[in-house]
Amino acid sequence: MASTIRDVAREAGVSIATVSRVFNNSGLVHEDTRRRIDEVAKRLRYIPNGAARTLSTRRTQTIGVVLPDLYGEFFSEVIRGIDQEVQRSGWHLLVSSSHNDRVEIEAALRAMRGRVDGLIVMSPDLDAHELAQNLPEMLPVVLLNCAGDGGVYNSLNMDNRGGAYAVTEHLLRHGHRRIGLITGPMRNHDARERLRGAHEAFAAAGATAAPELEVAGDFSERSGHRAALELLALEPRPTALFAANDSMAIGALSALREAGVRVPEEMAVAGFDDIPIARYVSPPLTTVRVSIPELGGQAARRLFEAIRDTKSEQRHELLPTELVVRRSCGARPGSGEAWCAPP
Amino acid sequence: MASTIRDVAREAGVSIATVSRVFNNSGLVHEDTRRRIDEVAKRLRYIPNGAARTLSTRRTQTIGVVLPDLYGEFFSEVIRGIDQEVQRSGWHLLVSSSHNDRVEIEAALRAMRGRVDGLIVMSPDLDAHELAQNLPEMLPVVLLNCAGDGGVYNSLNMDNRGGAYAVTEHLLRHGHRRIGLITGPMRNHDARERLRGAHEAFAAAGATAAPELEVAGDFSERSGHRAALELLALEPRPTALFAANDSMAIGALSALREAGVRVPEEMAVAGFDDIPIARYVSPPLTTVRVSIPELGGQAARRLFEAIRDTKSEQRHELLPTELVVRRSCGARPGSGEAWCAPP
DNA sequence: TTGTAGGCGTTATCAG
DNA sequence: CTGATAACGCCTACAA
Repeated sequence: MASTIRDVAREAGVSIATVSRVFNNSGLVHEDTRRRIDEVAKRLRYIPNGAARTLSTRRTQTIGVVLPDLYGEFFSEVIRGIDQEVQRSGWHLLVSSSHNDRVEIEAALRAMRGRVDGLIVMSPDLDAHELAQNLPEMLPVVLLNCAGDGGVYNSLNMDNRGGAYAVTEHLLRHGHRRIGLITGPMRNHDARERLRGAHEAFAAAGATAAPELEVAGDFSERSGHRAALELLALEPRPTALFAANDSMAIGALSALREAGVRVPEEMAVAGFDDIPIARYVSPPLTTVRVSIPELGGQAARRLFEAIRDTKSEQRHELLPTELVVRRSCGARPGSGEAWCAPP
Repeated sequence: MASTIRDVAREAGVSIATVSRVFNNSGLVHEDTRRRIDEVAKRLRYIPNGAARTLSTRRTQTIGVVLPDLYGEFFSEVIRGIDQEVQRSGWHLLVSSSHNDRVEIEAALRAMRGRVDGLIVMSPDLDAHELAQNLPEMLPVVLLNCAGDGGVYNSLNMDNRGGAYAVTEHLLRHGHRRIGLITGPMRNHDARERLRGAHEAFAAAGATAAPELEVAGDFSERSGHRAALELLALEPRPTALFAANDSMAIGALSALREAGVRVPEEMAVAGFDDIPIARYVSPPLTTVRVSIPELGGQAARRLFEAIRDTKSEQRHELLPTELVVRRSCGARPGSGEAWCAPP
């Protein structure tokens, strides 16, 4: 049996109220008494019971994270960023992931009720408003990379449009006119925004998007592979490929290699995310960098603010991205406006 | 304010005890009363308060996971496996990750106290016994991929030795005698075991390990790149490279490409883990597959058993691995004894 | 089949 | 500075 506040009080010859004060640095306690209590507590290995504390204070010191079924390293890195902030504050992290549809997300949300002081929700396939009814009332929430601008909730998105715009503009500037787009699944918000960014770059350059040059993938290597073959069969063939994430770009690279198409001489290729492997494939991949841990960290910090100050205004923030030019797009890395990855 | 059991009781014209019975399917309740209570509860959106429940039952319905700072997708996939099992049982997952040393792990362990009914701990750099004193007493624990056999705790490891043995034997059988080993960090248990498996294969083939053919990496692409260059400079040069994980193998591939060394003609290459990209690099990577989600899932199932039956014997289990032959090692995929990945 | 009442371990409010 | 004591919301004998 773990010892309770009562054991400590008895052993130290004080009331439980005083022990409580010591453990919460609340109220004044005589230095001697404090020392005595500290000592007894250590000897008895006393640790306050979290449940009792929660029951009495209505605070859990825990934040909840609800995530969809994420592909690749995204999940790890988001959690890494969140966890770091959370630990720094001595809080805890309740995680629920791998939700594939709205029903599951809603169930997860319900399950979090009463167990967390705030929520980070990520559901790139769902509109924020659809979640509204199911979010526990009065609970601070940060929407991470959700569709919409977050509406009445705090929201944080990475700048998908800006990043896609930058890559596309880069390709256009280097003379490419027929650019094949390997898109993500259209129900996914990131995928839609990245496509939109590309379209805007086309428009700004006076070019127009050709529907036959857009092939949908699902963010997996395999789908990138397949899409590249499809685009390769077109007549005339595109001279550049922009995949909505690096995994698909890498799948495309492997397809091009098998087809004997040289990159970047015969076909420029670019991706999105700058996953670690991107610089180690052949040729190294031009892409858009976004710091996922930072995305998580910023979400956590925002949530803490919202918890601390419940009346604070909702905020909608955008995490900037960065074009990373490597060899796969044919431009000389380091040339022009683009940022160049260290070797 | 969320409604309490008392609100439901009043509204339904019964005592709180009866409402409690309904929500715990315990004791007999008249069908009519049950229906009435269910209905009222739904209308009031009543959800039992977890803290109160925990306080009175001493059960949290939560399992804790303590993980080190994991590289790449490993973390995601382990959690995916655990989370799936946990959700299936309607339990919760308290996560604490990114711990770099013993002090941090111990702090995390302490913080879990009283908040979880069981613990999955992963710390490939630490010996199980070192953790012993810091584990909350009497709490069911499963050690995941920890050094040692787990000792007095349940343990689950992937068959690192067996996998490494299989790759190495495969290379030896195809005529390679000078095999360069790119090892993981030696403080890491997986890394040590994989090296040991390779050594055992050497021994079984009557070959001996040459120290100059072993270069230490840290599981990152970059370190694999560097190690490959180092091995390439040897005279005579090795004819094959076995990296202790795929990331390093991919780094090595990029180094070989830059050096103009053809794979597999001039140098066979193999990795370990079978990460998704492994089959999309050039040439596709021969490696060892291990299902990480399954590793997590099995750990969770074992933990649930241990929680259900506190007196159950501690068990030490091994998750099998599987050799995946692709082009990078020069053997014809599908030939011989090896398992061949579908296209 | 249902109700009563004590207890789970803390915090917080009031008196002293 | 310190001590009683009433919540907090729920579970569970024990009674009825």
